[in-house]
Amino acid sequence: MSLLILEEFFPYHTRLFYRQVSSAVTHVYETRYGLKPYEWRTMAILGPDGDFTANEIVTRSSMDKVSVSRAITSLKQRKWILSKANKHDGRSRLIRLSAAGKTVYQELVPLMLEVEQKLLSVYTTEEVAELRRLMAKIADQDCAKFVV
Amino acid sequence: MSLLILEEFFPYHTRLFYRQVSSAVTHVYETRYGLKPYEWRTMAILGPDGDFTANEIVTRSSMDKVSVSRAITSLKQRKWILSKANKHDGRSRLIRLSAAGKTVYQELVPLMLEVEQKLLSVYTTEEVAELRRLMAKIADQDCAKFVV
DNA sequence: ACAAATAGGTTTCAAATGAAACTAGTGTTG
DNA sequence: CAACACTAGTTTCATTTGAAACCTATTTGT
Repeated sequence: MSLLILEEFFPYHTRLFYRQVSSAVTHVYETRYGLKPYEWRTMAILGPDGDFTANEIVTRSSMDKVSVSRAITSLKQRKWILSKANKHDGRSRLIRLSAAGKTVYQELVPLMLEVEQKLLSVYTTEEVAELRRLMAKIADQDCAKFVV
Repeated sequence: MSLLILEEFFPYHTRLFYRQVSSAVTHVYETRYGLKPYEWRTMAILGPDGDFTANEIVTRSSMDKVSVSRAITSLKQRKWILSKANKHDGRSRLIRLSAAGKTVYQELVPLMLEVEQKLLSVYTTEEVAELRRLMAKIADQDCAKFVV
């Protein structure tokens, strides 16, 4: 006769924690610039000087390639990114922020760092370090390890 | 000239951590019983003896009412839950697991607890307590606190 | 050098999601 | 006891999402 109390179930806590963090963050770029999560992350990866292929964005952001492809398409439509041929590989193109995209990036990044600070303000410096360490401990494992 | 390194951004870590936890958990009920997250959570809330309205499930699970409504519909089709009139309120019905639903629950719960244990096995007992405490510290805040 | 296999990106399709509109029962107020 | 506002739950609709199929360029094997 086993019983599972959802309110005590670790994955359930994880979900509530994640939702709080992610909604705080999303709210900023969503309301200010109408950016979707994948678009924001793509811009964040590119940064002011980036010159990356779609594939490099995928690797660095842990997003899937379909989402990155769509983010690139829509950021290109907004003229926030530019792309040029990749002379080393004709299948891909090198992408970077346009001047307009850099302006958005420069306005948005301080706000994103501010919301990060607000989230972390509930912790002491040691707690932040400890929380990061503990999260990494699960995130860095091979997921096969947890298969039941 | 601000710069944001996604790889050091706290919300990004949170997302990787959450994905790992949630994919481990989802994998179990998904592959074994073809349950969707909302269906599993509904069953988890009901438990062997539950007798709840949809609204009570919403409150206890932090899911939204649309998802709960759909989970109830599909669990009813599978005949894993039963519902009866709520004599105190004609708008809602009282829901509980059927005999078949209880069987699934009894098979699934030990597996879910096992995957929870596997996830937590990377930590010491003190680390588990500390991680839960730290996650709750953000999860329990009013989200307005984090608005930028 | 040329077929076959592979890798980078995009498109298609079906499923998941949530906001808002909707239906129906309950409670409140004059 | 109507008229109104409100709550429980469902449906509709538009958006988000990802797996699989797809196209094109590159690499590999012979």
